[in-house]
Amino acid sequence: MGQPAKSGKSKVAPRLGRDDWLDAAFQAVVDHGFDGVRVLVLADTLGVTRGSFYWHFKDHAELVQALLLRWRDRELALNQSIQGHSHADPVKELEALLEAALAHAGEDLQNMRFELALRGLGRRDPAVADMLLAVDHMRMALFENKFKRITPDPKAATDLASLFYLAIVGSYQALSRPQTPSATKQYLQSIISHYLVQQQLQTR
Amino acid sequence: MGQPAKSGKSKVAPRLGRDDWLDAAFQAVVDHGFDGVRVLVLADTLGVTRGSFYWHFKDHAELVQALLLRWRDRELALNQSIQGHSHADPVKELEALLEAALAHAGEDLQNMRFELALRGLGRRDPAVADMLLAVDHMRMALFENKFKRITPDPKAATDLASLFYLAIVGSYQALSRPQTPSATKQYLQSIISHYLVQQQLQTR
DNA sequence: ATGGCACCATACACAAATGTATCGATGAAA
DNA sequence: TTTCATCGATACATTTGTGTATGGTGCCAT
Repeated sequence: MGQPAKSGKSKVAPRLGRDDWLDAAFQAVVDHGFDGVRVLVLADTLGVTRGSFYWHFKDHAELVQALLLRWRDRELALNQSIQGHSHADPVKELEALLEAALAHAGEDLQNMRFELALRGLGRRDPAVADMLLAVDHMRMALFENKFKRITPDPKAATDLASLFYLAIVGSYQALSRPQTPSATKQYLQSIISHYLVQQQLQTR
Repeated sequence: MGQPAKSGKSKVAPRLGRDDWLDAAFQAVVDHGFDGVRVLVLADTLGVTRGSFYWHFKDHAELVQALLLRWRDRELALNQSIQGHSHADPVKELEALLEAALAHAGEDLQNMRFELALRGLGRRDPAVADMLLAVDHMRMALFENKFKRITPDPKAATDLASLFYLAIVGSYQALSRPQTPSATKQYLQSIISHYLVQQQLQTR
């Protein structure tokens, strides 16, 4: 952690650090999946040769490992910060959560594409699968907490949380072209409204 | 299926056909994704050399293309056959559709894993993306038709169909370990019941 | 039996990717 | 200025994969 100064984007000083390689690897995953993370290609896009890479990393495997850990840590931090935001209106909270979950994939599609590639990797690598499982449970607990505050039925809250979270994950995948994240958000909110109206009718 | 399994090490003349290579390629996709479809490896598992492959196929690309078309055709046929099943009770129909959609992934996980790998490919290949888009719309129309028969609100039907279909696709991805397809089916049905009860309360 | 065809093996050329070893350049501290 | 750790280039060895050209073998009909 002692890299003193890595100058920005000046052409005269390409002098790279470990994070530069990780960023390039991230972009490669976004564009071509984990199988597209080639040391040669990364070196080319960074404007150096592989001699640099094998100074910063022992292995190709070490690069991937570091990339995975960085993703997990950031995801954990994001979750922590979201748990902090707690307002009065539980419905507003839920909508804000939806907003965040879809914007996370909406504005820059990078994160969305990375996560999908990651899930692809998780299907072959049990360690990655475990990591994803933990993150999934963490995020779903967030949904469940919100739903528990807008419905008295605890089982309904769990089911709805599962349904919504899986639908969001599914929306990353299917119907990619016309089904923009904002459109997805609209009908998820529509479902909530619908549900809430009926909820009121029932408890009346 | 077509040719019976000559798996393993049957010493008798293997004598392969085009479908045998396609089956092996399918399995390779299931196990290692589309990037894992290597002619050398397939030849090895089939007990022959690549000389065989380049007799049946012009190219590595032709193999993949044929695999894609076979999947699409089977998917179309499956859809046709499901549209035939039309009983009296619309709720039973919907539950049967859920059953089919999840069993398609449940009993043999093969199809599920293949489809996920296919969606991974679709993110890099526009032609594959188009194919998936068509299949998605086809399947979602099925859901929409069912929902239109159990609710008077057409917009709610569309939204619910989207939600359910995306949740199913999402369930292919996330929570893979404890979240078995049957568990997913259970809470999807639970949501339907919940919804129907409230529907009755509302229209009363 | 004997062509001929369908199917497969063998051998070769080539390309892409990893990893290792070694040397060169560069900047900052002594 | 000299020294030295840091960072990168170059060259080499090895593996894995594609594609092509050509030869070999069993089976079926004439």
